[in-house]
Amino acid sequence: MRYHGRMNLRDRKRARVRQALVDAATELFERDGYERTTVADIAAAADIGTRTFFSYFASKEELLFPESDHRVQAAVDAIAARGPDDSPVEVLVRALYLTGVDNDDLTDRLAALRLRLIREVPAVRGRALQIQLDAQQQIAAHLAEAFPEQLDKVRAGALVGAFVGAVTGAVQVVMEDLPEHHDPKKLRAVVEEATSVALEPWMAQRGR
Amino acid sequence: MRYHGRMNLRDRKRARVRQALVDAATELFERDGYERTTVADIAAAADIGTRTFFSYFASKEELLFPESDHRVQAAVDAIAARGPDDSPVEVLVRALYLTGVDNDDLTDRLAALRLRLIREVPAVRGRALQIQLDAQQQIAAHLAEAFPEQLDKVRAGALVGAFVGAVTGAVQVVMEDLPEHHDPKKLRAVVEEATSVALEPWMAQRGR
DNA sequence: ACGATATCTGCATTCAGTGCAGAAATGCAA
DNA sequence: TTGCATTTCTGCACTGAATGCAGATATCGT
Repeated sequence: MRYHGRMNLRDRKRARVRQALVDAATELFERDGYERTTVADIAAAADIGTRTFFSYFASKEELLFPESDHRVQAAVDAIAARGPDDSPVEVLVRALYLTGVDNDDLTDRLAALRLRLIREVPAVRGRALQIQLDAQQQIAAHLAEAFPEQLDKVRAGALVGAFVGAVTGAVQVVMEDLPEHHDPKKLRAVVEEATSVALEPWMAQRGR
Repeated sequence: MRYHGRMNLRDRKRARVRQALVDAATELFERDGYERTTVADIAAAADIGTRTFFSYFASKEELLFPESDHRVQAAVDAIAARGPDDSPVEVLVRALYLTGVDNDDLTDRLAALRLRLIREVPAVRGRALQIQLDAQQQIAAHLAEAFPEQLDKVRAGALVGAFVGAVTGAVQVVMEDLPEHHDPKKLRAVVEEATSVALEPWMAQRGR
């Protein structure tokens, strides 16, 4: 899962410290809560200077989204790997399903924590939404490029926005009257159910 | 446009100060930029203590969204005022078109400033997205309530999310291309295109 | 081993935001 | 109007995120 393979000592060290920061933060956020954990605490737990923290992550929130580029890249790859007869909608569905949109691998600890903090901490939610919008834009750009005759840039933006918006809107609803359920299996099932409901109107059209 | 009509002296004064804060901030943000304007500057310009600022607005960003409740309320009212034969989609379109979604009255100064800062300042964008998501949830809840047989809560969330997401996504695209050119006609056309992209799949379901 | 270069770290600083307690203003009743 | 209760304002002290800077440290390539 991690690629410390062939790099500089420098880069390997850096990756190790980075991971240590994420781990430490996960631990501390779970134990003491997001707000009551300071950047200084996290840095100390990973045994680096407080100042140095900010050369790894631009802000405290960033710590919760360590591989956001990675996911976008996966979606972009999925678009690039389209078949000759695929419609934009089909490709988009596949790209977003594979990469999870915002229904993550709910199995791992950080993802679960992140999901909880997105609900509870405004600053985290704000950052998550920014990242989402950013990802949308990139995906839309690639989709438009992949289907030049069928989509201009504006329509691509609208289409991707509609998809992601629908899923987000539906998931939001099922999440809010779901208590503190930390059962990841159940959560995942609920999210997937909401996703398929959200995308249902498009699925009917597959033939067009 | 403003209701300083019949109130306590206390409340009138409070409203006046609040407005003074918004005005002062608008002025200062335009002149010096958002980041380089401190809360202390704004408070001083409105002639109140720095500490007091935070009893009017919970944060510096909040200053840029003074009537966000108002807009949601308008949408909710529009839903309540539905006709007997309206479909959910029709009502939603009317509710959001009337109230502007996020294609504001580009006429007034604060709205224009806000739009610019949403693009330029991450913190502001984050807050804007939060407010938007919040509004979506409320509208979806009311829509589901207004059409109990045709929409469950999850589907309502998806529908509203698709609509708002599409418009946001499309507008985003045109905004990044044309730097400052806020041609209202063009924008209107984009919004309509996004609307049709987002809602077309839902139209088939009208009968259901 | 050595110099060039990148990274780390402490220090000082700015600024947003909060809690508190006393001062000031307002509302209300007589 | 006066007096009293309640709300609001304000300064003060404090926390914590984030940034700039400059000197110490570590790594790289040779």
